[in-house]
Amino acid sequence: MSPTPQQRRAARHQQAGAGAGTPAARRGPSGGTKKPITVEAIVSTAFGIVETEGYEALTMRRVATALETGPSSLYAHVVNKEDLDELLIGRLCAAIDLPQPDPATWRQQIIGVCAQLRDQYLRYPGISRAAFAVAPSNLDTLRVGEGMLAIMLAGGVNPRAAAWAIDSLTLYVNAYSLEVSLLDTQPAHDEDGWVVSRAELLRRFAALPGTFPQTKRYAAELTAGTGHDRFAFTVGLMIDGLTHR
Amino acid sequence: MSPTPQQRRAARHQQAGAGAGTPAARRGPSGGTKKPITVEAIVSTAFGIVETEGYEALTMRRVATALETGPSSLYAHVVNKEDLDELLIGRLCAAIDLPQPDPATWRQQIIGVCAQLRDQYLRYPGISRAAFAVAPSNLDTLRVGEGMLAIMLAGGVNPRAAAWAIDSLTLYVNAYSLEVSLLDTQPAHDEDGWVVSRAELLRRFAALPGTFPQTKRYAAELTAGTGHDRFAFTVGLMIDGLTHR
DNA sequence: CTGTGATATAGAACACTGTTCGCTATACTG
DNA sequence: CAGTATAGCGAACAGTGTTCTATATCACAG
Repeated sequence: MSPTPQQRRAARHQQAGAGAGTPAARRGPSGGTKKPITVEAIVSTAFGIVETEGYEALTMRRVATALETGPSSLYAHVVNKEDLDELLIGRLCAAIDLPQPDPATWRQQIIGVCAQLRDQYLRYPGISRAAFAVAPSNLDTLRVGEGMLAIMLAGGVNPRAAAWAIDSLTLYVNAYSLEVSLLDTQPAHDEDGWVVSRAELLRRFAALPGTFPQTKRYAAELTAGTGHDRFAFTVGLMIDGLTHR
Repeated sequence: MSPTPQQRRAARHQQAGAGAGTPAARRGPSGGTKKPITVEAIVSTAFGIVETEGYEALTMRRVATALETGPSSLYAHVVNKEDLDELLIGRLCAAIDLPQPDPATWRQQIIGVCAQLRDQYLRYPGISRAAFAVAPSNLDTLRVGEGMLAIMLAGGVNPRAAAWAIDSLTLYVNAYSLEVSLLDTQPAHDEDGWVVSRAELLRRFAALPGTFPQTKRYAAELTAGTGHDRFAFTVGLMIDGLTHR
């Protein structure tokens, strides 16, 4: 008997759902003419959709039609959409490379892991929104946490501070990725729509009333954010604060 | 002629939409028997719904029925749901008290503003999700940014560092509030559902395989998060890192 | 070789969501 | 009093996640 989606999901949270057994490999009404629907196939096509059309476009129906089937067919392999989200985040975290802890370069190692997470998130725009809902007992996300914890402990950081800083860092990486995704998904519909470009934002800051003196004066600094400078700044900020205590 | 919702929204982004004119105060088919629907009424009832049932429950229909009308009636005062979200975040930010910058206590002042934001967000569970989507040209959110910028500049922080740090702080406050809301909205459905209590989380960490040595060893530190300790820790971390450079 | 039961696959439907179209009944203007 | 602008609102559209029920195929027992 192949595991039900519920059991599979439980295993992802260490709840060791009963017997696994053989995959069984039965075929449905379509016979062997079509590829069978598997969890892997669902996750793969889901990633494809998010990569090309963004997380907003990821619906059960969209995945189903991409697999040339109906929405209900997915529910034999996936508990619900939340489960699919968790699978995506899990596979994304599984792709993170965790270096062997090195006390000499632990700061760079942490930054490297954060940058990996960021790049993975940005590769699939908007997917970090799903990361907020993933429970902390998920094995894949826990693996990344374990890796970062090991690096920080090797660096001599106090355990409690390390634990909390990891939490903060992942939270910030999620939020940063989400914001960036939201901004460059909407392609600057200037005409009567918002978001706009940096130049337009500068113009608006300049046009602010007198109650915004600092914002007007330092508009250049406020809007300066080429590339991932802000990201590196903040991560560095937290790590530096971590060492000075 | 009273301003259309589009003009009202434009004004919120300084685009100074044409003539304001008198409110007009016309009455519809229901005559004077019922309170007229206003933007204020919509926002108020929306806040009430979010406060008692969470952001997930905030739908146009829910607001409409609370106002004893149909969904379409709202669209005369609000552009769309995104607009309503922005109104909510705007009013929330407008309630933030910004202290007169004091170079002696600027750190505490920043922490105070962040705590205010956090408490407002947590008072309306899940509403911080809407904050991610609000454009940076919104006047109400800009006001908070201006206040924090003034405080940091008074504290002698480098303008560019201050601008970026404010960005990071607000992003973190949003993310933290969202996570906390998500966690305690779902009231620990232990039986075959996730989330669970701290005790259960500790048990699961203890039951982890040997590939998670640090997580198992420091399970106590990882799960220790009474109250807003983690919040204060992270905000302090960033501010400290800000001063040591 | 035939019958039976398990099971992966679908189709249709339900209860929702945000949003728009077109009508009605009102209140102000000339 | 006539005319018109307009706030309100019912119904409908195109979506969403999810579930119920039926079907078509397979592996296996006899």
